[in-house]
Amino acid sequence: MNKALKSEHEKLSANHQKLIDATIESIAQRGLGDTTIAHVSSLAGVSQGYAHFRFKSKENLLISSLQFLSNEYMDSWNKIFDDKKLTPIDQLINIIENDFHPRIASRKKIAVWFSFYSEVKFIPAYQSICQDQDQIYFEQFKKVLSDLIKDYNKEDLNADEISETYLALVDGLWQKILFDRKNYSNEFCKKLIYNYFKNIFPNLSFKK
Amino acid sequence: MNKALKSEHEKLSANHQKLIDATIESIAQRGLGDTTIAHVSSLAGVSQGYAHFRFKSKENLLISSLQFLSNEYMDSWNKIFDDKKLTPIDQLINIIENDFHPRIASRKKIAVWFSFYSEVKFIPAYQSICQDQDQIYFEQFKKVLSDLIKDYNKEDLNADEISETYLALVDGLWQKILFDRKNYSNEFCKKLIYNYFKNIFPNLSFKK
Amino acid sequence: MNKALKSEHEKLSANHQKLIDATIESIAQRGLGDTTIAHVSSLAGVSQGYAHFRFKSKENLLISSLQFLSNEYMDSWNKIFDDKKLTPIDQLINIIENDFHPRIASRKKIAVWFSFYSEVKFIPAYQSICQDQDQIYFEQFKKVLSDLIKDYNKEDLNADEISETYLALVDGLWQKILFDRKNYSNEFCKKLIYNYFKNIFPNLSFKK
Amino acid sequence: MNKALKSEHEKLSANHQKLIDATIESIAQRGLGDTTIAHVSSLAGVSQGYAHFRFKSKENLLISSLQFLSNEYMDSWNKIFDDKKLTPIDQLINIIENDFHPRIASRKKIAVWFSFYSEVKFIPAYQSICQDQDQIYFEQFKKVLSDLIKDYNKEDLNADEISETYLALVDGLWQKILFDRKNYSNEFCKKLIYNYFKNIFPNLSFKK
DNA sequence: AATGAATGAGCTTTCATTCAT
DNA sequence: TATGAATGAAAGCTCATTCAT
Repeated sequence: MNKALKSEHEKLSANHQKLIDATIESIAQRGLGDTTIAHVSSLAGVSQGYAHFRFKSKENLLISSLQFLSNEYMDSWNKIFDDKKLTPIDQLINIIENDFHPRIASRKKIAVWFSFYSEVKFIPAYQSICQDQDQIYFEQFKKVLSDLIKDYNKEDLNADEISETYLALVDGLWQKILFDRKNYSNEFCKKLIYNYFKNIFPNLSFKK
Repeated sequence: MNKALKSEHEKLSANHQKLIDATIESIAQRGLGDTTIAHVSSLAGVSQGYAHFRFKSKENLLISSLQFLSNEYMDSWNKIFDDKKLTPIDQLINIIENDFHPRIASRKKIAVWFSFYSEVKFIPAYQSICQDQDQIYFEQFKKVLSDLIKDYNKEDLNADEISETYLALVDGLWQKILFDRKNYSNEFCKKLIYNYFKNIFPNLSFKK
Repeated sequence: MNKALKSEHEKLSANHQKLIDATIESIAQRGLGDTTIAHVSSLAGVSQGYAHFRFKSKENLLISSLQFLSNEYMDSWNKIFDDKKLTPIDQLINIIENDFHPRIASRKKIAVWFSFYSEVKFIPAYQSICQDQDQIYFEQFKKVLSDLIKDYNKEDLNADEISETYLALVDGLWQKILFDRKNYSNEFCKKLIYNYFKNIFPNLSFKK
Repeated sequence: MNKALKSEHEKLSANHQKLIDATIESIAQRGLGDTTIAHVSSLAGVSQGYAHFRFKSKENLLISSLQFLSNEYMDSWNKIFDDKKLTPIDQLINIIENDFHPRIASRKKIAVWFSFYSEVKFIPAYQSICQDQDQIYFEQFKKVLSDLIKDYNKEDLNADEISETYLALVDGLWQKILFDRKNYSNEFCKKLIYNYFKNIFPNLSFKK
């Protein structure tokens, strides 16, 4: 790829990304119901026609925004397992830290996730984008937990159920962050999660 | 009130409730964004003009529907505390049973709750219905938990944090029910919740 | 139907018909390409939204206009055969007179017919509306012609082929009327048609 | 013109013709209304920008395409009169054979002609291409017919009216081909035309 | 009390056209 | 010569709302 082509491509990607960022921004600012192509385009600094030209339809722009968040999350998740030498306990800590990292669990981004949860018509789109990934996260989380259970001789614990509980808890806490109730800082969420695991593994230290 | 007037009033109320039921049905079927007065009226079997005449505006119909759901939940919640002789442990059990009772935690109603949740930040009326109530539930739940902690001499437990965790967990599990992932029957959800509390109160029996 | 309801219905039909008339008018005035809902609504004196409310889509409004013309033609055609005592020659004359009657073969209405001929996407719609009718016209015309052939002992003539020729000729002449070339008055068209039949039935008098 | 320039010019012409062919293809496939520069360019295998660069405007591309069809027909027509020794009867036969030759009277090209026909009234450029040519064909056809009438001593026949009838009949039959009604093969059309002339000139042989 | 025809503001979408490269 | 990203005007369409009945 020569320089001119590369710069061309970067410009292309830039506007594509600008529109996705603007969509996320708009959903967070005014909700899905009042998010219009006109507003998104204006936020992105491109013409309304261009947004359509680029994404074919409003629905596709929304779905692309979900896809972006999904990819972003997947990347951050995979990074955790890049380091093969991590102990199960450190893996667990890294997962929790990642799930409530401001880049992942910002109100802006959570707003988009919940927009997809809130409109039944998006459920098929959500499933086609996230279902397989969600299954992978579940399996990998269960693996971490199983290792931890083995390491600490707590074989009476059910890795499956604890994993389900953790994943549900993350979603529930994200929702509290979105609603912006008192105390629901990301730090507070992590504290609740750590407390949950401290109860399960009383002898474990979750010091980072 | 004479008989004629009463029957008149009942008819009035009947149409009122028909429209609210139809609104909930519509939101569950097609989402908030695609819920139109035309569709709701048609589901309710009344004219579009009448829906307006009765609720003044679409927003007011939506608010009334949310209020209805909120009242329904509140009624079921309050019933738990009607019996003054219940022990804290039975109160906790009743809360959990109620939160995952099919009448409360049906996919239809969960879909509607999530629809409103996602707009809560932008519509003050939703905020006062959802969040103010949430605060009340939080306080009452914390009271139950505090009693439990005291009864079982577990004063090192933090009622505040456990309450937050419980409420987050309920929302997280409701979402799993909505998205219909494997295993997420209401019974399975309750099992996860009970496991959570068994870990916190190891000596406690959660037999109903 | 009481008076109020009837007047209501007439008003309804009136606007429906106004829009169809306006569509025909617009196609004749500016062609299919420049016929917009905005212009049609304005011609009809109703709002743009109403045109959509009434006809669901632009395409459906266009198709409804074709349907109207098709019905109108069918009615005029059927009237010819109401009188059971007509001789074949009078039936033939009546068919020709009808096909070039100003109410049927006006440039305004021909413009609509040709709009449907001109857009391949309308061919399915045309066929579903007109195909069966066209077959009926063909059969009935052939019957008239067969009677005529029998009456005048011209059994060597092929009723089938003459009927096809007649129907093609009508369409071809309608097109000439539409293009408004010199001499193509409806009277001139009829003269050409009569000449065609005089050649086939030299001893026949086509005096009305 | 040197070799390089010539090849350059051929490439230029090639793209020019590709776009015209694609335009005709597109109109036949989806109609004039749904023919877009984007689709035409894509069919032609060139960029959208290039189509504009080459034809300045969409209207000009359409006009050029109509002009191409018109020239093609004119060329085929003129070839008939190249041979100065043809008898009038052979000229007539050649005209008929040409008008229903598959290269001229294919459904694809008929569809395109009808698309332009329907807009002829509104676009002066179409008018000058279609209607002015039509006048020439009419005059030349009348000349052939007049010669035929003279040769066969049928001076009571009206060359003018027969010519008009023939031209109308061709258009009417083309339309039947377009709509693909039963029996309307090009051969069947020719048979109907020949029958028409056999009736007018009973002693004539139309053997090719 | 209840209807439903009619409105119009505002949305999504389309597409010929432009222009920097 | 040829590209394709980007524009913006104008189209089709939706829908809460109004209002005469």
